[in-house]
Amino acid sequence: MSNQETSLVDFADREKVLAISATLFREKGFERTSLREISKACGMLPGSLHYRYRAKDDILVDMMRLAIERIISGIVDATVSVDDPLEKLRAAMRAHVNILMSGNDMVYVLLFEWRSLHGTAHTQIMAERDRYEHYWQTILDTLKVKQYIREDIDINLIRLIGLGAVNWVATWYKAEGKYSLDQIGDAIWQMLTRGVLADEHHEAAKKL
Amino acid sequence: MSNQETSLVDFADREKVLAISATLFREKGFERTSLREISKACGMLPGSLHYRYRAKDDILVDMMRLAIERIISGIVDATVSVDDPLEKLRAAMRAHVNILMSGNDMVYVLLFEWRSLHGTAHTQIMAERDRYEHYWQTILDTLKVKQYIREDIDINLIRLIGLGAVNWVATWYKAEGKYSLDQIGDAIWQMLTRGVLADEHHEAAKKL
DNA sequence: GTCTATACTCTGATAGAC
DNA sequence: GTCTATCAGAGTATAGAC
Repeated sequence: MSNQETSLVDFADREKVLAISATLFREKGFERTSLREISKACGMLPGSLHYRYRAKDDILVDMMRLAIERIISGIVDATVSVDDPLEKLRAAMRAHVNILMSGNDMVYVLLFEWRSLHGTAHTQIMAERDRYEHYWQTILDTLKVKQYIREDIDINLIRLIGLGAVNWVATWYKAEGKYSLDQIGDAIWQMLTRGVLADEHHEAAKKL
Repeated sequence: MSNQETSLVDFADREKVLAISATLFREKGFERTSLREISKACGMLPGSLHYRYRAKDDILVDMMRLAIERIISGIVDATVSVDDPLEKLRAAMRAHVNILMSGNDMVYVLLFEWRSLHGTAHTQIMAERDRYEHYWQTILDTLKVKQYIREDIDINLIRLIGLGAVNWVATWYKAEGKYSLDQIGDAIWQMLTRGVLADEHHEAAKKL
């Protein structure tokens, strides 16, 4: 465990190593994946892997750093050109679900394996995760300011609840299932915004 | 690893051992908790712990069995005497959040440590988790049948999304935070049912 | 930069005296 | 039922030849 103030990692096949490790971490979990497995899957020997990362923890930290970059730029790309605030939120949800579930195991690891981080690495990564959540907050802020959202609603709670619904998708989504990722993103968006009640009960519920 | 068809476990201090183990698993994760730690925390030596559970996995499996019993009976207790279907859903959400976050680490372990299960134990526990989700499904079914829920909504998705929001609370809830567990449960319930849009936008959103 | 070989620690699991 | 003592193996990490 060498939690030195981890500086930037730089070597030729960094992304390849991280991508392969991420797949293993996702399938088996960080603790249940050995360095021998990782190096074997990368086509190198443990010594060579050690040349890149002095400690196993460092792989995880570097992976999470990259994952945060990826998810942030993914969401920004998907939303930056959308003007309507409600559609912007929808685009963000779709993008988040898609990035989490298809193509990028690092993001999954970021969201589900943070308990494996020790010491300073933990606080550092958590701070970067906050940076991501902050972007969501700006989207929701706009909705609030433009009075799309009811006065009595705390948008911090919306963010936490919305991200919960969205992240949990990773525990139940099946590629061969009934719904596409976009459909799932839309469903969460719809529920969050419109709710699920039929009109007459929606009116009645306001009085509760 | 002795994943024999694990039969009922029975010894005097079973619950004490499981409760202590659950706290450790919650704090550090299953893999990062050693049998030596567990036995020490239980005030016994590794040999004595081994007398109760032949393998580490067996502790986890037995814990999850008990956790499922607890969460099911907790939700049933909280909802069985509530007649109004919407209030029943609200009571269930409150109960789930409360059980998950206060007093029962086993339930947390059940929800977040299932990836540590191997082989037949995995499928068995998953089957029992389905039993729990099925109870939610009956609550939602009633809402649908009584036409509280719009025709175009799939209640399977509601269940998955709702449970996601509720379970994810475990990753961000702080006891000293702004909201009580009941308030959080209510907020999720409200969002799921009513949505968060202001009235004029709610009307407009129907056309999307 | 990459490999071989290995050091050292800790793990889960066990055997057997009491 | 509980303890002591120990096993075999896996884990991370390292040293040093090439």
